[in-house]
Amino acid sequence: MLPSPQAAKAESMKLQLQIQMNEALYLRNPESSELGKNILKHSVQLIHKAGFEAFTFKKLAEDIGTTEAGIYRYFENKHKLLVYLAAWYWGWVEYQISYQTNNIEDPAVKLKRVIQLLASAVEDDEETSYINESLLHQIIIAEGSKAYLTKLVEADNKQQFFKPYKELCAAIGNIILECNPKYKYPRSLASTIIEMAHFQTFFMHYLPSLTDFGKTKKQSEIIAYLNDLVFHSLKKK
Amino acid sequence: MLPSPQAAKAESMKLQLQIQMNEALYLRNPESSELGKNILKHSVQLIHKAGFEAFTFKKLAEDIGTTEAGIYRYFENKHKLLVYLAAWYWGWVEYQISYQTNNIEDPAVKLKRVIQLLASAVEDDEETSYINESLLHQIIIAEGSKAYLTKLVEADNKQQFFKPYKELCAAIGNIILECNPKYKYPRSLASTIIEMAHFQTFFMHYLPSLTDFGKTKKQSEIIAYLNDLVFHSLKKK
DNA sequence: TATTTATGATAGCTTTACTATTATTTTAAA
DNA sequence: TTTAAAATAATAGTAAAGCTATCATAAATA
Repeated sequence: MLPSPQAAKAESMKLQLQIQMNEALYLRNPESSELGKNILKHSVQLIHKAGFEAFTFKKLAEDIGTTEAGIYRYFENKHKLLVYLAAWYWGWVEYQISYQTNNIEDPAVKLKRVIQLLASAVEDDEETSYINESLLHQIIIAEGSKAYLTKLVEADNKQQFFKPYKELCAAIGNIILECNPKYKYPRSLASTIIEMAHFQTFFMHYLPSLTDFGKTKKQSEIIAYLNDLVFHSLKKK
Repeated sequence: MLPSPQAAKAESMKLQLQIQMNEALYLRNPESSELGKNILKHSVQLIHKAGFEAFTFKKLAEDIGTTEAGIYRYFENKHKLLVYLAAWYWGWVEYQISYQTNNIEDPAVKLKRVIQLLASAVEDDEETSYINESLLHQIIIAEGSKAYLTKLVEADNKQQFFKPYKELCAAIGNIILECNPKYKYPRSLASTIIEMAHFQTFFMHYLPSLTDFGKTKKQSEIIAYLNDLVFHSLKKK
């Protein structure tokens, strides 16, 4: 049995991905009922559409066709819901990485794959789950840092809410060390890759003069930049 | 006459730094009155203490000893105030950089100075202004990205609210090009340095396992990491 | 069939985010 | 110095956000 992200079979032979979630993130497990799944599904859509600041449980309830109080039975507040979605995302990304780099021997090729995964627009896995991964990816780019950039970081961190992010970071850090065991900053480089894959994407779209990709607006350029950055650092003398 | 950040003499021979602010950021210029200056001063303190989410104009008014309506005469809402503070900060940083790298010939030394400035805890300039630069620096680390991570980015960007950030980024990009005129990603590397100087600091304090500095928690290590990252990228073959 | 459990419907309360009105004070022009 | 203009304080009020509580009903389970 694998820890955290694990794949399990669902009815009708569909491969259903199950991300193991921290129970302290919710009041009632949203994956355990239709309403819960609807909360996840519609919150992704609504946050994507309205932005996290304008997103409210009332609007979400209207979208779903339930009541505000109904949502509150699942999540304490919208911050917890965002942290839940972020944790789900990090878990999902780590699964994608371990899955997609499974057979790759060369750690440098592995790391390139990781960079590509992080900086690429995700296609929705359609049948995989009630969560639209493509929208979620975009949400995390624009709203993800708000999950930890609060006065609650320390408390949330004590409750392990950011464990999936840390595990992802550790996993990437290990690939980095495989590339160059003497490299001194594997974790920081990993978090830099992750954050910059997202921020450079955001900047390219909305504040292009903070990047060098404003003209073409191609994600392939962000990937090229990150590869350049990372492999110059890891090059052995 | 220099554009944007300029130094001007104040009464009693004190050197008073004047950051040129975008007029669309405020309703009434906060630098033009005592109340306005108090709004800036106390908002920095209150955001630092309570965090941006819990920060309200009502609490700010109580702190200052004025009324909520009084604050609204200066700023449309707390988002605009945050953008104002961020713009002030970027302007101030650009001034610091141009001032502190003024006599340096070697662009590599210049760039090192820039990295040091961005990743260092700022000491408050005390007499310089009603804004506590040290607190503001900490605010920007924790809240700064919220200035642009909103559904308003495009509108705000059209109104040039992020010009100081862009100018800073361009200035650092130019130093990068002085180091290596063939480097392909000067802007993106500049925004990476800026963001990572802040994020790695935040992570080191609150989510240390996302970094390699958790044990010592020394900013000098962040500086060393960023130097390593940047100069490996800029090294000429 | 009885009973637990989840949901829906409704109400209500506090805080946030904001606007408007009038009185009063300060500043600056005549 | 008077007078008018501008800024501030005091107060009130509204709509929405953020949350809790209650009770009836429907669905799942024992």
